[in-house]
Amino acid sequence: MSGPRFEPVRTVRAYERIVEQVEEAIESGALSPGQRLPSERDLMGQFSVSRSTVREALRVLQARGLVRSRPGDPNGAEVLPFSPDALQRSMASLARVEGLSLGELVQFRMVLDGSANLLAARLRTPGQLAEMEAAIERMREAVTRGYDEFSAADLAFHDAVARASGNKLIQICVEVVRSIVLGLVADRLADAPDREALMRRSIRHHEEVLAAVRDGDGPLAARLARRTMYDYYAGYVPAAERPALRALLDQPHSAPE
Amino acid sequence: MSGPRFEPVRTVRAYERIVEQVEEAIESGALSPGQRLPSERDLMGQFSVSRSTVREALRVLQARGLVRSRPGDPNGAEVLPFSPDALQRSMASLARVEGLSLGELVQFRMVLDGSANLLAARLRTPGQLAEMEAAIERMREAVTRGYDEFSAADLAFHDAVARASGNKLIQICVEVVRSIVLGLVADRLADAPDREALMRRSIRHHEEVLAAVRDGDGPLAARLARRTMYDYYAGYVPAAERPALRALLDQPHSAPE
DNA sequence: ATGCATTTGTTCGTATGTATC
DNA sequence: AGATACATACGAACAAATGCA
Repeated sequence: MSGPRFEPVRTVRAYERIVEQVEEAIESGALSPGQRLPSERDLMGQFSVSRSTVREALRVLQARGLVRSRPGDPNGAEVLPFSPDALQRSMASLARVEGLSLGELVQFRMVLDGSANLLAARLRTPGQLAEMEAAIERMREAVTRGYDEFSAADLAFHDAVARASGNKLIQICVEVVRSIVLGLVADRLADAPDREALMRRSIRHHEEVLAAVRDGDGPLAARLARRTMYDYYAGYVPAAERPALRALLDQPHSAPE
Repeated sequence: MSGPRFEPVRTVRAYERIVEQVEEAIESGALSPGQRLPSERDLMGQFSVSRSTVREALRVLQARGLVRSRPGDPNGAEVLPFSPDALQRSMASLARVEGLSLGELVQFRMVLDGSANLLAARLRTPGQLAEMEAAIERMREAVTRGYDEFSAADLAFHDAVARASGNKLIQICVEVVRSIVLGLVADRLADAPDREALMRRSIRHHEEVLAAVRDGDGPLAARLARRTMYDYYAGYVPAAERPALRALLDQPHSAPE
Protein backbone atom coordinates (compact mmCIF):
# COMPACT_ATOMS: atom_id res chain seq x y z
CA MET A 1 0.00 0.00 0.00
CA SER A 2 2.71 2.46 0.94
CA GLY A 3 4.12 4.28 -2.04
CA PRO A 4 7.63 5.66 -2.43
CA ARG A 5 9.01 7.51 0.59
CA PHE A 6 8.87 11.19 -0.20
CA GLU A 7 10.88 13.67 1.77
CA PRO A 8 9.52 17.01 2.90
CA VAL A 9 10.81 19.82 0.73
CA ARG A 10 11.84 23.17 2.02
CA THR A 11 11.91 26.06 -0.33
CA VAL A 12 15.46 27.28 -0.45
CA ARG A 13 16.17 30.86 -1.39
CA ALA A 14 18.12 31.58 -4.50
CA TYR A 15 20.81 33.48 -2.65
CA GLU A 16 21.26 30.50 -0.31
CA ARG A 17 22.15 28.29 -3.23
CA ILE A 18 24.78 30.76 -4.29
CA VAL A 19 26.19 30.96 -0.78
CA GLU A 20 26.36 27.20 -0.60
CA GLN A 21 28.23 26.89 -3.86
CA VAL A 22 30.78 29.57 -3.05
CA GLU A 23 31.24 28.27 0.49
CA GLU A 24 31.83 24.80 -0.89
CA ALA A 25 34.37 26.12 -3.36
CA ILE A 26 36.27 27.88 -0.59
CA GLU A 27 36.20 25.00 1.85
CA SER A 28 37.23 22.50 -0.80
CA GLY A 29 40.18 24.66 -1.68
CA ALA A 30 39.02 25.39 -5.22
CA LEU A 31 39.03 29.02 -4.14
CA SER A 32 41.86 30.01 -1.85
CA PRO A 33 42.51 33.18 0.14
CA GLY A 34 43.67 36.08 -1.98
CA GLN A 35 41.89 34.86 -5.06
CA ARG A 36 39.05 36.93 -6.46
CA LEU A 37 35.50 36.04 -7.23
CA PRO A 38 34.07 37.03 -10.61
CA SER A 39 32.44 40.44 -10.70
CA GLU A 40 28.82 40.75 -9.65
CA ARG A 41 27.75 41.05 -13.26
CA ASP A 42 29.63 37.90 -14.18
CA LEU A 43 28.13 36.09 -11.24
CA MET A 44 24.60 37.01 -12.25
CA GLY A 45 25.39 35.40 -15.57
CA GLN A 46 26.92 32.26 -14.09
CA PHE A 47 24.10 31.71 -11.61
CA SER A 48 21.48 33.21 -13.92
CA VAL A 49 19.96 35.36 -11.23
CA SER A 50 19.58 39.08 -10.86
CA ARG A 51 22.21 41.29 -9.39
CA SER A 52 20.22 41.87 -6.22
CA THR A 53 20.27 38.15 -5.54
CA VAL A 54 23.99 37.97 -6.17
CA ARG A 55 24.51 40.88 -3.80
CA GLU A 56 22.44 39.33 -1.02
CA ALA A 57 24.57 36.20 -1.32
CA LEU A 58 27.74 38.28 -1.18
CA ARG A 59 26.48 40.06 1.93
CA VAL A 60 25.96 36.74 3.67
CA LEU A 61 29.39 35.49 2.64
CA GLN A 62 30.86 38.74 3.87
CA ALA A 63 29.00 38.45 7.18
CA ARG A 64 30.52 35.01 7.61
CA GLY A 65 33.96 36.45 7.07
CA LEU A 66 34.67 34.51 3.89
CA VAL A 67 34.95 37.33 1.37
CA ARG A 68 35.29 41.08 1.23
CA SER A 69 34.25 43.44 -1.54
CA ARG A 70 35.08 47.06 -2.11
CA PRO A 71 33.47 49.49 -4.49
CA GLY A 72 35.37 50.18 -7.63
CA ASP A 73 37.66 47.19 -7.36
CA PRO A 74 38.07 46.00 -10.95
CA ASN A 75 38.46 42.50 -9.62
CA GLY A 76 35.60 40.89 -7.86
CA ALA A 77 35.24 40.16 -4.16
CA GLU A 78 38.37 38.90 -2.45
CA VAL A 79 38.46 35.54 -0.74
CA LEU A 80 39.71 36.10 2.78
CA PRO A 81 41.98 33.87 4.83
CA PHE A 82 40.21 32.35 7.79
CA SER A 83 40.05 34.62 10.75
CA PRO A 84 38.45 34.04 14.13
CA ASP A 85 36.52 37.29 13.71
CA ALA A 86 33.24 35.52 13.11
CA LEU A 87 33.88 33.27 16.07
CA GLN A 88 34.75 36.25 18.18
CA ARG A 89 31.64 38.14 17.16
CA SER A 90 29.50 35.14 17.94
CA MET A 91 31.04 34.81 21.36
CA ALA A 92 30.87 38.51 22.07
CA SER A 93 27.23 38.53 21.05
CA LEU A 94 26.72 35.47 23.22
CA ALA A 95 28.31 37.31 26.11
CA ARG A 96 25.96 40.27 25.74
CA VAL A 97 22.71 38.64 24.72
CA GLU A 98 23.00 35.65 26.98
CA GLY A 99 24.19 37.85 29.78
CA LEU A 100 27.49 36.13 30.34
CA SER A 101 29.02 37.54 33.48
CA LEU A 102 32.61 38.64 33.77
CA GLY A 103 33.01 35.80 36.25
CA GLU A 104 32.06 33.20 33.70
CA LEU A 105 34.42 34.67 31.14
CA VAL A 106 37.33 34.79 33.54
CA GLN A 107 36.54 31.27 34.66
CA PHE A 108 36.62 30.12 31.07
CA ARG A 109 39.96 31.81 30.60
CA MET A 110 41.28 30.04 33.67
CA VAL A 111 40.20 26.72 32.18
CA LEU A 112 41.69 27.40 28.77
CA ASP A 113 44.89 28.99 29.96
CA GLY A 114 45.42 26.30 32.56
CA SER A 115 45.02 23.56 29.98
CA ALA A 116 47.22 25.37 27.50
CA ASN A 117 49.98 25.54 30.09
CA LEU A 118 49.51 21.91 31.01
CA LEU A 119 49.96 20.89 27.40
CA ALA A 120 52.72 23.38 26.73
CA ALA A 121 54.75 22.01 29.63
CA ARG A 122 54.75 18.61 27.93
CA LEU A 123 54.90 19.51 24.27
CA ARG A 124 56.80 22.79 23.96
CA THR A 125 59.80 23.06 21.70
CA PRO A 126 62.93 24.94 22.78
CA GLY A 127 62.02 27.70 20.34
CA GLN A 128 58.63 28.17 21.91
CA LEU A 129 60.21 28.29 25.34
CA ALA A 130 62.48 31.05 24.08
CA GLU A 131 59.45 32.99 22.84
CA MET A 132 57.89 32.82 26.27
CA GLU A 133 61.10 34.02 27.89
CA ALA A 134 61.33 36.88 25.42
CA ALA A 135 57.74 37.89 26.15
CA ILE A 136 58.41 38.05 29.88
CA GLU A 137 61.52 40.09 29.22
CA ARG A 138 59.34 42.51 27.24
CA MET A 139 56.94 42.66 30.16
CA ARG A 140 59.81 43.65 32.47
CA GLU A 141 60.90 46.42 30.15
CA ALA A 142 57.32 47.62 29.76
CA VAL A 143 56.75 48.26 33.45
CA THR A 144 58.29 51.69 33.10
CA ARG A 145 56.90 52.28 29.63
CA GLY A 146 53.22 52.18 30.25
CA TYR A 147 50.37 49.78 30.54
CA ASP A 148 49.70 49.37 26.81
CA GLU A 149 53.08 47.88 26.13
CA PHE A 150 52.82 45.69 29.18
CA SER A 151 49.48 44.39 27.99
CA ALA A 152 50.89 43.65 24.54
CA ALA A 153 53.80 41.69 26.03
CA ASP A 154 51.42 39.81 28.29
CA LEU A 155 49.38 38.92 25.24
CA ALA A 156 52.50 37.66 23.51
CA PHE A 157 53.27 35.37 26.44
CA HIS A 158 49.84 33.82 26.56
CA ASP A 159 49.86 33.46 22.79
CA ALA A 160 53.17 31.66 22.87
CA VAL A 161 51.85 29.26 25.50
CA ALA A 162 48.68 28.67 23.50
CA ARG A 163 50.71 27.93 20.37
CA ALA A 164 52.95 25.58 22.31
CA SER A 165 49.90 23.63 23.43
CA GLY A 166 49.72 22.32 19.87
CA ASN A 167 45.96 22.80 19.76
CA LYS A 168 44.75 25.44 17.34
CA LEU A 169 41.25 25.44 18.82
CA ILE A 170 42.60 26.24 22.26
CA GLN A 171 44.81 28.88 20.74
CA ILE A 172 41.94 30.63 18.97
CA CYS A 173 39.57 30.43 21.91
CA VAL A 174 42.20 31.85 24.24
CA GLU A 175 42.61 34.77 21.89
CA VAL A 176 38.88 35.34 21.49
CA VAL A 177 37.97 35.16 25.15
CA ARG A 178 40.93 37.25 26.15
CA SER A 179 39.90 40.09 23.91
CA ILE A 180 36.34 39.99 25.22
CA VAL A 181 37.47 40.05 28.83
CA LEU A 182 39.87 42.87 28.12
CA GLY A 183 37.10 44.80 26.43
CA LEU A 184 35.14 44.59 29.66
CA VAL A 185 37.86 45.57 32.10
CA ALA A 186 40.53 47.37 30.07
CA ASP A 187 39.55 50.78 31.37
CA ARG A 188 39.56 49.65 34.99
CA LEU A 189 42.92 47.90 34.55
CA ALA A 190 44.48 50.97 33.00
CA ASP A 191 43.14 53.21 35.76
CA ALA A 192 44.24 51.04 38.64
CA PRO A 193 45.98 53.25 41.22
CA ASP A 194 48.72 50.76 42.03
CA ARG A 195 49.27 49.80 38.45
CA GLU A 196 53.02 49.37 38.68
CA ALA A 197 52.79 47.08 41.69
CA LEU A 198 50.20 45.02 39.82
CA MET A 199 52.48 44.68 36.85
CA ARG A 200 55.44 43.61 38.96
CA ARG A 201 53.41 41.00 40.74
CA SER A 202 52.03 39.76 37.45
CA ILE A 203 55.56 39.38 36.12
CA ARG A 204 56.60 37.36 39.15
CA HIS A 205 53.65 35.06 38.65
CA HIS A 206 54.43 34.63 34.99
CA GLU A 207 58.00 33.73 35.85
CA GLU A 208 56.77 30.98 38.13
CA VAL A 209 54.52 29.63 35.40
CA LEU A 210 57.36 29.71 32.92
CA ALA A 211 59.62 27.82 35.32
CA ALA A 212 57.04 25.07 35.63
CA VAL A 213 56.67 24.90 31.85
CA ARG A 214 60.43 24.74 31.50
CA ASP A 215 60.59 21.88 34.00
CA GLY A 216 57.88 20.01 32.16
CA ASP A 217 55.65 19.98 35.23
CA GLY A 218 52.28 20.31 33.53
CA PRO A 219 49.97 20.11 36.55
CA LEU A 220 52.01 22.72 38.39
CA ALA A 221 52.07 25.03 35.38
CA ALA A 222 48.32 24.69 35.07
CA ARG A 223 47.71 25.44 38.73
CA LEU A 224 49.99 28.46 38.69
CA ALA A 225 48.44 29.78 35.49
CA ARG A 226 44.95 29.56 36.94
CA ARG A 227 46.05 31.28 40.11
CA THR A 228 47.82 34.01 38.16
CA MET A 229 44.67 34.69 36.22
CA TYR A 230 42.61 34.70 39.39
CA ASP A 231 44.87 37.14 41.16
CA TYR A 232 44.88 39.47 38.20
CA TYR A 233 41.14 39.59 37.58
CA ALA A 234 39.36 38.54 40.76
CA GLY A 235 39.24 42.11 41.99
CA TYR A 236 37.02 43.06 39.08
CA VAL A 237 34.68 40.14 39.51
CA PRO A 238 31.71 40.63 41.84
CA ALA A 239 32.39 38.99 45.18
CA ALA A 240 29.42 36.69 44.78
CA GLU A 241 31.03 35.07 41.73
CA ARG A 242 34.47 34.58 43.20
CA PRO A 243 33.78 31.25 44.91
CA ALA A 244 33.07 29.75 41.51
CA LEU A 245 36.47 30.95 40.34
CA ARG A 246 38.19 29.61 43.41
CA ALA A 247 36.68 26.22 42.66
CA LEU A 248 39.28 26.02 39.90
CA LEU A 249 42.20 26.70 42.20
CA ASP A 250 44.13 24.19 44.26
CA GLN A 251 42.10 22.71 46.96
CA PRO A 252 43.31 20.44 49.73
CA HIS A 253 41.71 17.44 48.07
CA SER A 254 38.01 17.53 48.73
CA ALA A 255 36.35 19.79 51.21
CA PRO A 256 33.72 17.80 53.02
CA GLU A 257 30.65 19.79 53.82
CA MET B 1 51.78 74.69 14.03
CA SER B 2 49.75 71.48 14.23
CA GLY B 3 46.11 72.03 13.52
CA PRO B 4 43.19 70.11 14.96
CA ARG B 5 43.58 66.34 15.13
CA PHE B 6 41.49 64.86 12.36
CA GLU B 7 40.47 61.25 12.44
CA PRO B 8 40.59 59.00 9.42
CA VAL B 9 37.17 58.44 7.98
CA ARG B 10 35.96 55.15 6.70
CA THR B 11 33.01 55.07 4.39
CA VAL B 12 30.42 52.92 6.02
CA ARG B 13 27.82 51.21 3.91
CA ALA B 14 24.20 52.10 4.32
CA TYR B 15 23.20 48.54 5.06
CA GLU B 16 25.86 48.39 7.78
CA ARG B 17 24.26 51.30 9.57
CA ILE B 18 20.95 49.50 9.52
CA VAL B 19 22.52 46.33 10.86
CA GLU B 20 24.16 48.31 13.64
CA GLN B 21 20.95 49.97 14.68
CA VAL B 22 18.89 46.78 14.71
CA GLU B 23 21.66 44.87 16.46
CA GLU B 24 21.87 47.58 19.08
CA ALA B 25 18.12 47.49 19.58
CA ILE B 26 18.20 43.75 20.11
CA GLU B 27 21.18 43.73 22.43
CA SER B 28 19.83 46.59 24.50
CA GLY B 29 16.59 44.72 24.94
CA ALA B 30 14.49 47.29 23.12
CA LEU B 31 13.67 44.44 20.75
CA SER B 32 13.21 41.08 22.40
CA PRO B 33 12.85 37.58 20.93
CA GLY B 34 9.44 36.92 19.46
CA GLN B 35 8.84 40.54 18.59
CA ARG B 36 8.56 41.54 14.97
CA LEU B 37 10.51 44.05 12.96
CA PRO B 38 8.52 46.44 10.79
CA SER B 39 7.93 45.22 7.26
CA GLU B 40 10.58 45.83 4.66
CA ARG B 41 8.49 48.62 3.20
CA ASP B 42 8.20 50.30 6.56
CA LEU B 43 11.90 49.91 7.17
CA MET B 44 12.79 51.58 3.90
CA GLY B 45 10.74 54.50 5.12
CA GLN B 46 12.25 54.62 8.59
CA PHE B 47 15.83 54.38 7.36
CA SER B 48 15.06 56.27 4.13
CA VAL B 49 16.88 53.78 1.98
CA SER B 50 15.76 51.57 -0.86
CA ARG B 51 14.28 48.17 -0.58
CA SER B 52 17.46 46.40 -1.70
CA THR B 53 19.48 48.06 1.02
CA VAL B 54 16.98 47.00 3.65
CA ARG B 55 17.10 43.49 2.31
CA GLU B 56 20.88 43.31 2.36
CA ALA B 57 20.81 44.41 5.97
CA LEU B 58 18.20 41.78 6.79
CA ARG B 59 20.34 39.12 5.10
CA VAL B 60 23.27 40.02 7.32
CA LEU B 61 21.09 39.98 10.44
CA GLN B 62 19.70 36.65 9.37
CA ALA B 63 23.20 35.27 8.76
CA ARG B 64 24.10 36.28 12.30
CA GLY B 65 21.11 34.38 13.62
CA LEU B 66 19.34 37.45 15.00
CA VAL B 67 16.20 37.49 12.86
CA ARG B 68 14.27 35.29 10.50
CA SER B 69 11.89 36.30 7.74
CA ARG B 70 9.42 34.31 5.71
CA PRO B 71 7.48 35.27 2.62
CA GLY B 72 3.83 35.88 3.18
CA ASP B 73 4.21 36.58 6.86
CA PRO B 74 1.81 39.46 7.55
CA ASN B 75 4.23 40.73 10.16
CA GLY B 76 7.81 41.61 9.43
CA ALA B 77 10.91 39.66 10.31
CA GLU B 78 10.90 37.87 13.66
CA VAL B 79 13.51 38.56 16.29
CA LEU B 80 15.00 35.23 17.31
CA PRO B 81 16.16 34.14 20.74
CA PHE B 82 19.87 33.70 20.96
CA SER B 83 21.05 30.34 19.79
CA PRO B 84 24.56 28.98 19.56
CA ASP B 85 23.97 28.17 15.92
CA ALA B 86 26.16 31.00 14.74
CA LEU B 87 28.86 29.99 17.19
CA GLN B 88 28.58 26.43 16.05
CA ARG B 89 28.80 27.34 12.39
CA SER B 90 31.85 29.47 13.06
CA MET B 91 33.54 26.63 14.87
CA ALA B 92 32.55 24.07 12.28
CA SER B 93 33.88 26.32 9.56
CA LEU B 94 36.99 26.81 11.64
CA ALA B 95 37.36 23.06 11.88
CA ARG B 96 37.18 22.61 8.13
CA VAL B 97 39.01 25.65 6.83
CA GLU B 98 41.71 25.67 9.44
CA GLY B 99 42.05 21.92 9.14
CA LEU B 100 41.35 21.12 12.76
CA SER B 101 42.13 17.50 13.35
CA LEU B 102 39.86 15.12 15.18
CA GLY B 103 42.59 14.89 17.78
CA GLU B 104 42.43 18.59 18.52
CA LEU B 105 38.66 18.51 18.80
CA VAL B 106 38.68 15.52 21.14
CA GLN B 107 41.42 17.15 23.18
CA PHE B 108 39.32 20.27 23.49
CA ARG B 109 36.38 18.18 24.63
CA MET B 110 38.59 16.54 27.23
CA VAL B 111 39.55 19.97 28.53
CA LEU B 112 35.98 21.28 28.62
CA ASP B 113 34.37 18.17 29.97
CA GLY B 114 37.07 17.74 32.58
CA SER B 115 36.63 21.29 33.79
CA ALA B 116 32.86 21.01 33.75
CA ASN B 117 33.08 17.96 35.98
CA LEU B 118 35.55 19.65 38.29
CA LEU B 119 33.17 22.53 38.77
CA ALA B 120 30.08 20.36 38.91
CA ALA B 121 31.58 18.32 41.72
CA ARG B 122 31.82 21.48 43.82
CA LEU B 123 28.75 23.40 42.74
CA ARG B 124 26.09 20.88 41.80
CA THR B 125 22.68 21.01 43.42
CA PRO B 126 20.89 17.83 44.52
CA GLY B 127 18.48 18.28 41.61
CA GLN B 128 21.31 18.37 39.10
CA LEU B 129 22.80 15.26 40.65
CA ALA B 130 19.46 13.54 40.17
CA GLU B 131 19.45 14.56 36.51
CA MET B 132 22.84 12.94 36.03
CA GLU B 133 21.67 9.77 37.71
CA ALA B 134 18.58 9.70 35.55
CA ALA B 135 20.67 10.13 32.43
CA ILE B 136 22.88 7.19 33.35
CA GLU B 137 19.79 5.12 34.04
CA ARG B 138 18.56 5.98 30.54
CA MET B 139 21.92 4.89 29.17
CA ARG B 140 21.54 1.51 30.87
CA GLU B 141 18.09 1.01 29.39
CA ALA B 142 19.29 2.11 25.97
CA VAL B 143 21.96 -0.59 25.69
CA THR B 144 19.41 -3.01 24.35
CA ARG B 145 17.46 -0.38 22.46
CA GLY B 146 20.00 0.83 20.01
CA TYR B 147 22.83 3.24 19.67
CA ASP B 148 20.75 6.32 18.91
CA GLU B 149 19.00 6.25 22.25
CA PHE B 150 22.25 5.56 24.02
CA SER B 151 23.83 8.54 22.36
CA ALA B 152 20.90 10.75 23.36
CA ALA B 153 21.17 9.66 26.99
CA ASP B 154 24.92 10.21 26.92
CA LEU B 155 24.28 13.70 25.61
CA ALA B 156 21.83 14.31 28.46
CA PHE B 157 24.45 13.32 31.00
CA HIS B 158 27.14 15.60 29.65
CA ASP B 159 24.59 18.39 29.36
CA ALA B 160 23.56 17.99 32.98
CA VAL B 161 27.18 18.15 34.06
CA ALA B 162 27.80 21.22 31.94
CA ARG B 163 24.76 22.95 33.41
CA ALA B 164 25.87 22.03 36.90
CA SER B 165 29.21 23.70 36.24
CA GLY B 166 27.36 26.97 36.49
CA ASN B 167 29.16 28.39 33.48
CA LYS B 168 27.00 29.00 30.43
CA LEU B 169 30.01 29.48 28.19
CA ILE B 170 31.37 26.06 29.10
CA GLN B 171 27.92 24.64 28.60
CA ILE B 172 27.52 26.05 25.13
CA CYS B 173 31.03 25.15 24.02
CA VAL B 174 30.59 21.59 25.25
CA GLU B 175 27.47 21.32 23.17
CA VAL B 176 29.02 22.86 20.07
CA VAL B 177 32.20 20.83 20.10
CA ARG B 178 30.36 17.65 20.90
CA SER B 179 28.15 17.97 17.88
CA ILE B 180 31.12 18.65 15.62
CA VAL B 181 33.01 15.64 16.92
CA LEU B 182 29.96 13.45 16.56
CA GLY B 183 29.50 14.67 13.02
CA LEU B 184 32.98 13.39 12.25
CA VAL B 185 32.77 9.97 13.88
CA ALA B 186 29.06 9.19 14.24
CA ASP B 187 29.08 6.67 11.40
CA ARG B 188 32.11 4.86 12.73
CA LEU B 189 30.68 4.76 16.25
CA ALA B 190 27.39 3.37 15.02
CA ASP B 191 29.12 0.70 12.93
CA ALA B 192 31.49 -0.49 15.64
CA PRO B 193 31.41 -4.29 15.73
CA ASP B 194 31.50 -4.56 19.53
CA ARG B 195 29.04 -1.76 20.04
CA GLU B 196 27.30 -3.24 23.03
CA ALA B 197 30.53 -3.88 24.90
CA LEU B 198 31.54 -0.28 24.19
CA MET B 199 28.29 0.99 25.60
CA ARG B 200 28.60 -1.09 28.75
CA ARG B 201 32.13 0.09 29.35
CA SER B 202 31.09 3.67 28.77
CA ILE B 203 28.31 3.32 31.32
CA ARG B 204 30.76 1.95 33.89
CA HIS B 205 33.04 4.92 33.30
CA HIS B 206 30.17 7.36 33.60
CA GLU B 207 29.16 5.77 36.90
CA GLU B 208 32.66 6.34 38.24
CA VAL B 209 32.55 9.95 37.16
CA LEU B 210 29.17 10.42 38.77
CA ALA B 211 30.41 8.91 42.03
CA ALA B 212 33.26 11.41 42.13
CA VAL B 213 30.87 14.26 41.44
CA ARG B 214 28.56 13.00 44.16
CA ASP B 215 31.48 12.88 46.60
CA GLY B 216 32.48 16.40 45.70
CA ASP B 217 35.92 15.25 44.59
CA GLY B 218 36.47 17.66 41.70
CA PRO B 219 39.99 16.69 40.66
CA LEU B 220 39.05 13.02 40.57
CA ALA B 221 35.89 13.71 38.59
CA ALA B 222 37.91 15.73 36.10
CA ARG B 223 40.53 13.01 35.70
CA LEU B 224 37.94 10.31 35.24
CA ALA B 225 35.97 12.40 32.77
CA ARG B 226 39.04 13.01 30.64
CA ARG B 227 39.94 9.35 30.72
CA THR B 228 36.40 8.33 29.81
CA MET B 229 36.51 10.61 26.81
CA TYR B 230 39.92 9.29 25.81
CA ASP B 231 38.85 5.67 26.01
CA TYR B 232 35.76 6.35 23.98
CA TYR B 233 37.36 8.29 21.15
CA ALA B 234 41.07 7.47 21.06
CA GLY B 235 40.48 4.58 18.71
CA TYR B 236 39.25 6.97 16.04
CA VAL B 237 42.12 9.39 16.46
CA PRO B 238 45.23 8.77 14.37
CA ALA B 239 47.91 7.13 16.48
CA ALA B 240 50.28 10.03 15.90
CA GLU B 241 47.91 12.39 17.71
CA ARG B 242 47.21 10.21 20.69
CA PRO B 243 50.24 11.26 22.75
CA ALA B 244 48.87 14.80 22.78
CA LEU B 245 45.62 13.46 24.19
CA ARG B 246 47.41 11.38 26.79
CA ALA B 247 49.18 14.53 27.92
CA LEU B 248 45.84 15.46 29.50
CA LEU B 249 45.55 12.21 31.45
CA ASP B 250 46.98 11.46 34.85
CA GLN B 251 50.67 11.25 34.82
CA PRO B 252 52.90 10.14 37.66
CA HIS B 253 54.02 13.71 38.23
CA SER B 254 56.41 14.62 35.48
CA ALA B 255 57.98 12.06 33.22
CA PRO B 256 61.65 12.93 32.84
CA GLU B 257 62.91 12.20 29.39
C1' DA C 1 49.19 63.47 -12.72
C1' DT C 2 44.55 62.92 -15.67
C1' DG C 3 40.98 60.56 -17.67
C1' DC C 4 38.67 56.53 -18.71
C1' DA C 5 36.55 52.21 -18.19
C1' DT C 6 34.90 49.13 -14.93
C1' DT C 7 32.98 47.76 -10.52
C1' DT C 8 30.47 48.20 -6.46
C1' DG C 9 26.87 50.84 -3.75
C1' DT C 10 22.27 52.34 -4.06
C1' DT C 11 17.79 53.53 -5.96
C1' DC C 12 13.39 52.76 -8.22
C1' DG C 13 9.67 50.25 -10.49
C1' DT C 14 7.52 45.90 -11.41
C1' DA C 15 6.04 41.18 -11.30
C1' DT C 16 5.29 36.87 -8.69
C1' DG C 17 4.62 33.42 -5.05
C1' DT C 18 2.92 32.78 -0.40
C1' DA C 19 0.89 33.12 4.16
C1' DT C 20 -2.89 35.15 7.02
C1' DC C 21 -7.54 36.83 7.78
C1' DA D 1 -12.72 31.68 -1.85
C1' DG D 2 -10.96 36.22 -2.05
C1' DA D 3 -8.56 40.22 -0.42
C1' DT D 4 -4.59 41.84 1.65
C1' DA D 5 0.03 42.32 2.98
C1' DC D 6 4.23 40.28 2.84
C1' DA D 7 8.76 38.55 1.06
C1' DT D 8 11.14 37.06 -3.13
C1' DA D 9 13.11 38.18 -7.39
C1' DC D 10 14.04 40.77 -11.64
C1' DG D 11 16.00 44.63 -14.44
C1' DA D 12 17.36 49.20 -15.53
C1' DA D 13 19.47 53.15 -13.98
C1' DC D 14 22.68 56.55 -11.56
C1' DA D 15 26.42 57.76 -8.21
C1' DA D 16 30.75 56.88 -6.06
C1' DA D 17 35.05 54.57 -5.83
C1' DT D 18 38.91 52.13 -7.79
C1' DG D 19 42.63 50.69 -10.91
C1' DC D 20 45.01 51.34 -15.10
C1' DA D 21 46.69 53.30 -19.26
